[in-house]
Amino acid sequence: MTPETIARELRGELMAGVLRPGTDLSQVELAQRFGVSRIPIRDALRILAGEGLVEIEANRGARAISLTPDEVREIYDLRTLLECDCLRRAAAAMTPAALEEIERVRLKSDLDAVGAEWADGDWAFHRTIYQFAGRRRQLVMIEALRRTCLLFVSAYATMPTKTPRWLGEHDDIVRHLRRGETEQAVLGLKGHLEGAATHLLAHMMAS
Amino acid sequence: MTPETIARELRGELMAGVLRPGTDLSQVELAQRFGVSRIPIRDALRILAGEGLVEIEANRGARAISLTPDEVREIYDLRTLLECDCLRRAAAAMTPAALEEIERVRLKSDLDAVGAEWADGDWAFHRTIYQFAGRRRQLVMIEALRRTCLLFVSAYATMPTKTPRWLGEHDDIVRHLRRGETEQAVLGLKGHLEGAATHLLAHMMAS
DNA sequence: TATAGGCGAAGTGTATACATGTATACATTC
DNA sequence: GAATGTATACATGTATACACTTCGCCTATA
Repeated sequence: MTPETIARELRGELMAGVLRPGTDLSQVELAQRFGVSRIPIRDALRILAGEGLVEIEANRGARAISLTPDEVREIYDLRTLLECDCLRRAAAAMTPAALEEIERVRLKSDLDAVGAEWADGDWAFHRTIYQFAGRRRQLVMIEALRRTCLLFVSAYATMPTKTPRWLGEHDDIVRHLRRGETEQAVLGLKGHLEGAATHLLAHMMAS
Repeated sequence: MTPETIARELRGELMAGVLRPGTDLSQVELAQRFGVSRIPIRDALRILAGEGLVEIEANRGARAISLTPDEVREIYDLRTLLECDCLRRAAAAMTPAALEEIERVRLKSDLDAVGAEWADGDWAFHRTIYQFAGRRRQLVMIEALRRTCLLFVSAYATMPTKTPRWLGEHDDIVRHLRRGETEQAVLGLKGHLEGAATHLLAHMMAS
């Protein structure tokens, strides 16, 4: 039960919607639950705070973050900016072998698409493409932004019905990449992200 | 002596080049120096790790980060991406009052330009512009990237000679903003950042 | 009745003590 | 002589105990 293990566990619960946005994360409570003292819990909470999933206020404890619609809008704009740039760089470094791997991951994520693991497959697909850009920090930043959004996607909506359409959009991106139509692929990604943002914002407004 | 205070102090030393990249940050040593136990030191190190200024390895302690030229290149590309977007959004929201404030900060930063506070004035100018974009998270991300770079700017070079030229570039950006020539201003900023990247990379190679 | 002030409980923050892991130097073996 | 095993010193990780802050609740007073 290291702080990293605890952080991973809590991260999973935050992203699965078990711990809803705004929830107070009591040190004593978590310490009892994980069977450790409060010190490793504090470390775990600091790790999550560094990732932006948790807010720590001195003498007042930690709580799961809560976002306003404006912040969600900003995060999706940032993702669009960073992910489209990453896609362009990846497209410039594309090889037949790379395209093959991307297509393999796409098919696999297609199988994962049913059920709660939907988001994992989706991200596996995008990450596989982005990796070929060779931008480690950029990928870390994208991943952090994505996690923050996912917190709310999971909490507010499970998006089961949208799956088929999304997978079609994945297919479009791969097809454009294969043909070397970089800007077409970027447009596809932009629409993909915009659709997610619209969907999430609508759910936030409704609840 | 709260963890936040300690983190701020260490951040300052990291950015001033007192603590060189790669330096080991011993918990006991820092605890003695700040006159506290190791617990708040650990918290401070976690905060800095969250900001990307420090790397923590389990059971092996913390050290000031060290960047490769490739990483510096990536960071400047990210800054260009995020800052140019921020500038465009700010330009779209520009008002006479905003322009006046920007010009006031520019003149003030002109005075600060001599000496070690050069970087503070430079950032004050850019931040003043970016604020009008109303993008809090984006600004935080830019600030984090900028800090990471500054770590190496301070450590490897003090950039005293470049000051006059840089201030001229600031003036150019303001002038284009005033005339509503957004893309010209963006080009100015791009050149500004590219100049800094080139300068820093050259110094890294030389040392 | 409304409000200001002050207990008191609950939770976080920190210091001390102890447990655990890592590195260095030396001894041992092939 | 090189490589591996081992012991010791040192740094980090964690638990317990105590100090401090915060916030709710109660009481006294206008």
